[in-house]
Amino acid sequence: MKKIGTASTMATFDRPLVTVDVAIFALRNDTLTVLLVRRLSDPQDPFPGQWALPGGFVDVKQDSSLFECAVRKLKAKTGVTTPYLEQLGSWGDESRDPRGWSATHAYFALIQVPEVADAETSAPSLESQWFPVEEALRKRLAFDHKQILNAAVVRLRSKVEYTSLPAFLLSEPFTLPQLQKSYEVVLGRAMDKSAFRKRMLDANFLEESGMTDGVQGRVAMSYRIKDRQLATTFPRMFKSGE
Amino acid sequence: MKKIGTASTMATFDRPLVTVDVAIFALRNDTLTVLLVRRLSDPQDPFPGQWALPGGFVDVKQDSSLFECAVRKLKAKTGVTTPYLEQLGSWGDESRDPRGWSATHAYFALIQVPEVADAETSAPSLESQWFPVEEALRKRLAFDHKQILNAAVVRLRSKVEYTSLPAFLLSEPFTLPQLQKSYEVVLGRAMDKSAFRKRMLDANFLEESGMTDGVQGRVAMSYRIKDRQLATTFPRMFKSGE
DNA sequence: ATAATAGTGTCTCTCAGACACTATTAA
DNA sequence: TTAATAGTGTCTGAGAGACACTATTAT
Repeated sequence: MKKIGTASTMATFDRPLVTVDVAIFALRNDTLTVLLVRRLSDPQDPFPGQWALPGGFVDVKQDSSLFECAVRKLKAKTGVTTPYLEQLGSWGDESRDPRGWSATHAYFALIQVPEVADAETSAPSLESQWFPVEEALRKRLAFDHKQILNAAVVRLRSKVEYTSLPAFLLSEPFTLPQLQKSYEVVLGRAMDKSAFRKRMLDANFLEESGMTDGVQGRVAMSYRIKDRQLATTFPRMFKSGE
Repeated sequence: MKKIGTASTMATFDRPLVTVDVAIFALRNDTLTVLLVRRLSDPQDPFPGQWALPGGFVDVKQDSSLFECAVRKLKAKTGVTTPYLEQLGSWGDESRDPRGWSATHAYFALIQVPEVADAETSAPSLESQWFPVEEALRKRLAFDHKQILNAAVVRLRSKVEYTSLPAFLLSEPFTLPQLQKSYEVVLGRAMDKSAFRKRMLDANFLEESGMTDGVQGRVAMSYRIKDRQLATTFPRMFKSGE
């Protein structure tokens, strides 16, 4: 029987590096985009100058928990403080970081950003930039971030089939046509309007929020999410099979 | 802009403790049970003598990855080497371990154990023992293991509503009535035989494996899981709503 | 009136659940 | 023959998808 918790196994030089990374998604110009940051070009750092998911070391002085650490990193990059933030999983092994055995706790966040007409003005800074997810997945990313980003996209698309997640990508209030568009953008396929509306209204997670002043065409009812703390699960998936 | 990866943030004394814990489930006497281990009674250790989930520090010398670490801990406690093993999530904060900031990577495993008639002979050792999940959840557990165990049970019960997970709790080959019993035990409710059989066979994740020699009553067709690497997802949940 | 957008009604198909029915085995 | 267990058939209802339809707005 192996003894655990002894002084030797607790030695600090045995401890893995611990990081938190966040895949932050937003809709921009009817496209699902993810925020990437450029790593420092200092050749002392691993993967200098490469694109990576926002993240970094857990600061045991500053972060009271992993979740708070993820919130801090999200806020630092986007200013957003009340996002949809879900734990994605952890990746840890001896080779993912050249500095040594490391484990990262990955989260994914859904936020709302204002639409922009000009793609050039859309970069929050020189070091961080929004990319369409398909484009981001084609890039070479630092560490195992391509794998993590891919897992985030798979998880997001999979949950979109049976949850209300795309609602968190919209600023409130929003209309049902806008919500449908959000689903269609994330899933990359068109959906039937009638079935979509029945499903959303029957799920009863929205509350009415007055009429929009239509820019063109008929004015629409607008809605807010009743409980922003949790995503609603539908009784069936959109497409059966898988 | 905070610089990451500098010598100061990499200092080993800043690193959290890193552990892996595994909630190991098995069916025993028509009950869903979970394996708990008793912590050392050495008062130097945290939570001496209390029940806990099997787990412990990641050994950077021995474990090439978090997953391998979980496999190692599972094998050490049960001898099982090819289980269903899924990452559950991570829990990390400044207060869960009295020794300091710590983060644990939790997994849950579904294994098959031989049925035993006498509950007393069922303890693998003095330090580890199978408990019905409801009983385990009523215990006082070390660290935040009650929270983790609860998350594991919630996740398991939730996934059972739309996946083939309970098949991994049975030794192969098994019959459809046995599989139905497995679902009923995990979910704690009876299911309709006809609907159940249609669902399982339509999902096409089982292959026939000859007839059982019935102890009593009609002999039954027995089945094996086609691909033990992955759980099948059904197009609908068992009960709609949630 | 027309274009554009919002929203509804109707039909069909699939599948879960209820439940009564038949089939095969041992004693 | 009876008890016990395995397995099937039939009906109903909920909800997804297809698609044609109506409703409301600006120009």
